Order: sequence, then C-alpha cells, then structure tokens
Amino acid sequence: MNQENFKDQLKEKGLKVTSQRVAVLEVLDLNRGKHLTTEELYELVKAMSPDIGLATVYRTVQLLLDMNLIDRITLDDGSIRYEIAEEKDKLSGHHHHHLICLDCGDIVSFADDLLENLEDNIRKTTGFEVVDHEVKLYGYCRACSEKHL
Amino acid sequence: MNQENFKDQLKEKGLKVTSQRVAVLEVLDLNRGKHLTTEELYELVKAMSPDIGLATVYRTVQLLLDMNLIDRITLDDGSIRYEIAEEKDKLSGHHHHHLICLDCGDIVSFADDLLENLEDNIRKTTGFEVVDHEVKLYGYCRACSEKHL
DNA sequence: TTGACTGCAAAACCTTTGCAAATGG
DNA sequence: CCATTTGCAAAGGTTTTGCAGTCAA
Repeated sequence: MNQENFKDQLKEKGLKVTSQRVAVLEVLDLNRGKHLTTEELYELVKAMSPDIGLATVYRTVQLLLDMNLIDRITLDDGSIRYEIAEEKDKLSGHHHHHLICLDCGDIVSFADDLLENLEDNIRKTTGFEVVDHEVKLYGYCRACSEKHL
Repeated sequence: MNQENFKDQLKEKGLKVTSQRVAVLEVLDLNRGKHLTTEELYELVKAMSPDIGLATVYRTVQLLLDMNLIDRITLDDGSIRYEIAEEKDKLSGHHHHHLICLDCGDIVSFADDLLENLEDNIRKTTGFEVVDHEVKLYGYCRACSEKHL
C-alpha cells in the first residue's frame, strides 16, 4: 500500500524515512475525503507527534506533492487544501474533480471522463494540447439544500 | 457599456465615483484577455494615475468582484488573476473557462456548455445542487507545442 | 458640509529559509 | 560517522487594516 511505497521511494532517492514524514502521510491517509488545509494538517499531526514544527509540515507537503502522493486543490477564494492521491487517478493520469458546497464548505470528489471529447475538440479547433484538466462545481450539497426548504 | 453601468451601480449604492476606481476598471477593460495579477494591475494603473496606492487597488478589486464586474481565476500554483467579466457570461449566469499553457503561462478563455448534462446527472445521483462550474485545462498552446517539435 | 475614500505605514497572514542541533542509515 | 532533516526564529511576500487627511456629492 501507500505507506511502503512511500518508504521505498524515499530510499531510492537517498532521502530519509523520518517519523515526521510518516506521520504526515498517515494523517492524510486516515483523513481521505477530508481535503485538509496546511493548518488543519499541522494540528492533526501534532496530536500524533506533538513536537513537529509547522515548517516541517510545509516541507513534507511539498515533498509529497513532488512524489505525486498527494493532490493540491485551490479553491475559488484562494485557499489551498490537500488530499491523499488515489491509486486509480495515478494510473489514469487524470485527476478527479470536486463538488464544493457554497454553504457548509464541504468538498466531495467525483470521477469523470466526460471531458475527453472536449479535449479532442479543443485540440482540433485551437491547437492547444491538453494534458490535464480540473473541474470544480460550486453549489449546495443535499443537506444544505434541504436545510433551506 | 461597462463604464456607465459601473458609475450607475456605484451611485445606487451610495458609493462614490473616484478617479482611482474608474482607472482600475478602465485598465481591466483595456486588457481584456490578459488575466492580470494584482501587482500587474497596480503597475498598469500607476501609469495612468501615478499616485494610486496598492491598498486602493486591492480595495477596488474587492469592490469590482462584489459587483460582478470582474472574475477571479485561481491557478493550480495558488496565484490569483483577474479579468473583466463578459456581458454574455453575466447573462447566462455561467463563467467561461480557461486553457492554461504549462510552458509559456498564457491563459486563453473559451466558452462551453458541455457540462449541462453533467450537472443534471450529479443532481440526480448525489442530490448536490450545482449553481456554477469552473473548468481549467492545462496543456501546451500551439506555439509552445510547435517550439518543441 | 460630511460621510466615503485614499495613501501611507503598520499589522496580519501565510510560506520559505538559514542555522545549529538532532537523527537516520 | 556524516549527510539529511528538524525545530525554531527570522525573513519574505502578499493582503488587510487603522488612521488622518482628502475628496465627491
């Protein structure tokens, strides 16, 4: 699974398997679907390794991004969140997409390949070679929709 | 056009038509399709009104966002850019989307309604009420694609 | 006239960096 | 051992805010 894969990748690059790095990845793994900010991640990791510094969390997040083990989501308001990468996304080479509730702020993921046609079309009409896409849908989740009825 | 509409909207709200506000909107209008950062916007406005302060640019951008006269684009790397809103987008209630070149950084807009079906589908399967969507396509523009052949 | 607006500087954020101490292999 | 990593604190970069003076209406 992810954990071992991570350690192996680190060793291959001559990097070290530290308790801090393992803790950060583990928190992200245990919080699948949560889409954490750096600050939230820091707080959760501190519960596990109380002495970790914020700078280490930032450095580890950067490392995990470089290793494609996590994804970054930037919201419309500029806030940035992270989530553990899914195996299937890594294999397909595509990211999944997000539904963002404008009321409660909840973020849920969904898979979609409806944009394949669009990408072909764009290549033909504009010459733009698309290699990745990101879709964000803003609206109201079921719970918030119902709350306001 | 936009300029008069802007002044009228300001007056309606009891806000004032200042030379700084007009200058900021005008620069955005004159740079359609450019997708400016706050800093770029500040530099361009200074050429027109040399005494404007950076804080005023920030405050005016916020005002224009609230009035829906401009759109904000947040890129994957977290950088934020602004562009003047198009009439047709305001009428349709949908934003347009962007092609972002990973090589030269150029951003071009495109219109698309291919996601209507997807939105219906999501509502039926998840109960999530979609009210807006944002699509970013990352890749290589024609010029950059050809450069590397 | 008078409340809204502005420029400036300070403050508030968030993220990165330099460095001496700690630690993994 | 020794290169990498860490925590801390300082520095950087960006955005916001407080305030006294300025300006539109």
